[in-house]
Amino acid sequence: MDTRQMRYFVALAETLHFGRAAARLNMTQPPFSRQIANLERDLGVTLVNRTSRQVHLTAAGARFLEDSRAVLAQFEIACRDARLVAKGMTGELRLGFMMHAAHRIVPQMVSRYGAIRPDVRLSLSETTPAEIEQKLLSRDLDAAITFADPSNSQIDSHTFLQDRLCLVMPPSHGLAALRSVGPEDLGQEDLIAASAAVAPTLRAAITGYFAAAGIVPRFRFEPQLQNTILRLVATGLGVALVPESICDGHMLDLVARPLVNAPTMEVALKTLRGQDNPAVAPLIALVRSQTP
Amino acid sequence: MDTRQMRYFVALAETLHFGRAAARLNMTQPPFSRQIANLERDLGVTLVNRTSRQVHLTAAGARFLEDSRAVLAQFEIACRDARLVAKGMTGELRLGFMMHAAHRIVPQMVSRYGAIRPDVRLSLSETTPAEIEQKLLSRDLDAAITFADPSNSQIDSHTFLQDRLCLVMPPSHGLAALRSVGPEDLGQEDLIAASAAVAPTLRAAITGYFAAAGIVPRFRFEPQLQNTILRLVATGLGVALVPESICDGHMLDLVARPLVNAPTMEVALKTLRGQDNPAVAPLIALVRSQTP
DNA sequence: ATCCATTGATACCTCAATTGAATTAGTTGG
DNA sequence: CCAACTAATTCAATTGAGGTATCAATGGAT
Repeated sequence: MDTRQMRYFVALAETLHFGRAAARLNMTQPPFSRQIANLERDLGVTLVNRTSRQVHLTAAGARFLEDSRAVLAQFEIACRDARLVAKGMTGELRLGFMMHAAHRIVPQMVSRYGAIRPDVRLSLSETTPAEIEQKLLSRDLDAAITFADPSNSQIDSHTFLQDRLCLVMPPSHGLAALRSVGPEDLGQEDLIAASAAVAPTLRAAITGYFAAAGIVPRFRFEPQLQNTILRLVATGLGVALVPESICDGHMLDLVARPLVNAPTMEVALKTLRGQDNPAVAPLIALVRSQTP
Repeated sequence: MDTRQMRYFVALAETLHFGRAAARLNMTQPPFSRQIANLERDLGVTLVNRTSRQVHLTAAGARFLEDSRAVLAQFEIACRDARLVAKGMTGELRLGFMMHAAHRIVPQMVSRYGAIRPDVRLSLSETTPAEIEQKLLSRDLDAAITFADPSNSQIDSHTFLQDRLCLVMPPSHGLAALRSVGPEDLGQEDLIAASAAVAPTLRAAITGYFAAAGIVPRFRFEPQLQNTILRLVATGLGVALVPESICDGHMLDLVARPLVNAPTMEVALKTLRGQDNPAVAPLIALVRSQTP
């Protein structure tokens, strides 16, 4: 039993005439009659009552006609959607990103991507840099925004932003009076930063910055999420070195100051090499076009 | 392209292994591989990426899997429902009836039928006796309740009620004082009755009742619907001879009186001979069981 | 009542599509 | 480099879908 027999039956129900229904399907009447008979046999149900003069649907036939039309329509939709997804015109793109990107990078990217692929649903998932690689490899993500650290050779990386680190602190903090800050100003400060396990590249950049100046930094708290860091700083529990891109917009209870010889973090869009979601290509093209 | 290939594809997507998917379908791997290839060719879309080591779905494949499951489920539902309708356990029964039956007969019948066939939707349509026969013949109705007048030989009739005529009038009417009323009491009254075109049998019974007593009745208004007749009587525009079954319940502004030698109307359930809606049989059994 | 036209069913044939068995080709891991 | 595993390919056999010719039943016309 198959959709072909459903198509035959719909033709018969619409013409109520075996000969004309067969003609509409570009076939002759005998095999057409046999297919209808097979359908009825498989269902175990009489769908049409036929005399040699007239054909009419039984109650079961009328119901089956409605249902068949629905099934056939859904069948067509399934085929059409598969083609659209293959062309990347619809479907889903699972984009992961570290929290640093949530402030400015992701909103901007989502807005631009939505303009060129309005029918692709963007599934956004915040995650830590450490998790991103494994989720790309396990195909749980189609693409991800993270720091451009060297990664698995199976992963393509497209750097598109140089993000300088800056210092954030509460407005009342003594260092807020300075125009810019160097590592030597921070030797006595409580620092708040994500642990190396969560954001290895960022952590390495921070420790490297201090090490170059011969300063031993004092790390006080190690939250996982960037947002928590900002909240702790605002509460006066310490200061933090964060990428400039998150200092955008209204940070009412925080001030940022540039660092002398500020280390820069490269931000990249990463994808699994050989990934086959056609919705990804335009996203790569997008970041390529804005590469510094 | 057919549901068979969809079934194959779903098996492949669930096992991600050509050999095991084929085995699950009780077939060997080569023809199975070819069917998947055919499906992809017909769709023009790559659904799975295969290396000799692993198989995984493309984005289009993932979408097509979801859609295919939906299509196949709906397909099964269509088949199941056709079988259920054929057994009369579900579906629709289009029951027509004259307005006289709306007061007591139809509510009672609907309630009893609903108890034995809860999943059959009853489509109820009020109509005039004159229309009922043609709607049965044109298969616009599965069954109908009307007077048991002789009808087309294609129509089966099951009489199940003897409905005596009685007189209705406003409470203030002079005849309301009588225990029972004869034709001779009504010679000077304004009568309200449906025309012969609308309800021939009832009209014939009324005129016959007067003719037998040598009285020439005075028909004043001829509405189509029974309800209108009662409303006109209540307003004091005349009196009417109506079947007893409509005098049930609360007729606040009307009184009914028996007629001497009251004519009786036979009420019947009619169906088209050879009609094939299995939901009808239990309805016929129902009225059979309450035949006087 | 008889004949004829119409319509769906049946018998038989042909051919294409599907299947299965055997084999090949390409990867991966040791 | 070999062994294993897996999907693709080849080819013969079978299934089944469609076509032609024909039959049987029904309803209308004469």
